[in-house]
Amino acid sequence: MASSSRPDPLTLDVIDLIGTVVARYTAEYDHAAAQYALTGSQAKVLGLLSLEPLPMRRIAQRLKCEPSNVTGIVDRLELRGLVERRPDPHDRRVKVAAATEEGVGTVGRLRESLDFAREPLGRLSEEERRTLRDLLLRMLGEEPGDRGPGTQETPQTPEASGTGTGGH
Amino acid sequence: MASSSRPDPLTLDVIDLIGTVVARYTAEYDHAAAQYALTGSQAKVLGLLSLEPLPMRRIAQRLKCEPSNVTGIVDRLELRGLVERRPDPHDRRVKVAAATEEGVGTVGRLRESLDFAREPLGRLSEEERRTLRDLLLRMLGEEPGDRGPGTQETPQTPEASGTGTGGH
DNA sequence: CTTCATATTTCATGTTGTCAAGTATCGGAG
DNA sequence: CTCCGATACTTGACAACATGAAATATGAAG
Repeated sequence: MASSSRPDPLTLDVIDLIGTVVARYTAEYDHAAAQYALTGSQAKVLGLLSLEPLPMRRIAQRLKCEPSNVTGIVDRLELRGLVERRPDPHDRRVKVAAATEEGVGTVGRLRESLDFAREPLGRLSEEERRTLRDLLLRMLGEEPGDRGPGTQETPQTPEASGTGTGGH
Repeated sequence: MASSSRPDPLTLDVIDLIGTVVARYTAEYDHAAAQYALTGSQAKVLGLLSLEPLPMRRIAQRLKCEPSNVTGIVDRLELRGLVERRPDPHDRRVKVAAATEEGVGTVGRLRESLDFAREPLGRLSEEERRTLRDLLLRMLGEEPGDRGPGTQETPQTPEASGTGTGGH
């Protein structure tokens, strides 16, 4: 809200570029998912569940959406045998969604066809990638420099950990 | 297909980070749009039209979606007086969508409340931002080339030109 | 047991997306 | 000029996604 002090041209350039990266990444992600007849949301959920089973409400938190929405997405994945609902032994209100073997396989294949890795990043040298990584880390607020974990905000649930397919 | 040769850990790190950036950027964008009762798609279209009027089919191309989809989005924007349809004098089949004065104002206010600029990029020094810009440029395939004296602002297909609000 | 909180689902509704028709217009071939 | 195939847009049917309110079942605390 406060100072709308418009940023310098350099910053605008970078924002613009990030916008392009976002568009490109999303398009590739959706395209890869579509090859397996999955929507972006379905692929995202399946990717999460391929790492570990999760209660419905946790999925909603990760997706930043209402739990009632997750019901339908998991319904469709379950209908296709990619995911199953299990009861939680400790709390009978909870239903834990877990990727089936086939679901895990699908995620694996999907991840391989996601070549955002090879194409755009292949143009950078190892050192450049390292530099890029560090800049992105700093931008996101994780100090790689000092002792890491501290860094104020973003208490960060392992949000950014879904190696690959997860972050969408 | 083809060599699934899994990328090195460093590349995976970078992909992961980009995924996080994408998630964060999108979330901020949608949140900012929601403050003006706009959806992401509506904000994107309005952002495009605030730069220049466009025929419906051009909008569809920018959004990478079917033209029939654009009809509805523009309908809703028009209903709220943010956009208007004009005939094209050269081709009576074409309808040109243009942002109204109010639409342009809304985009301006929206852009100011989009603080992806200040918050994350504010953590980087000017030199770091320049480095980041060049790395992103190379990653996206536009060679900043040697001779680029200062900056060569984003030659690029006008794709990534919607300064700020546009690229989503 | 009663009451309040939590986890999930269902329902109503709205936006986005696709695809298949349908209408209007353009442009060129005859 | 008319006919014909493209092109631009809209409409309609339908699926996915998203929200919010209400219903159900369970948990937890008094």
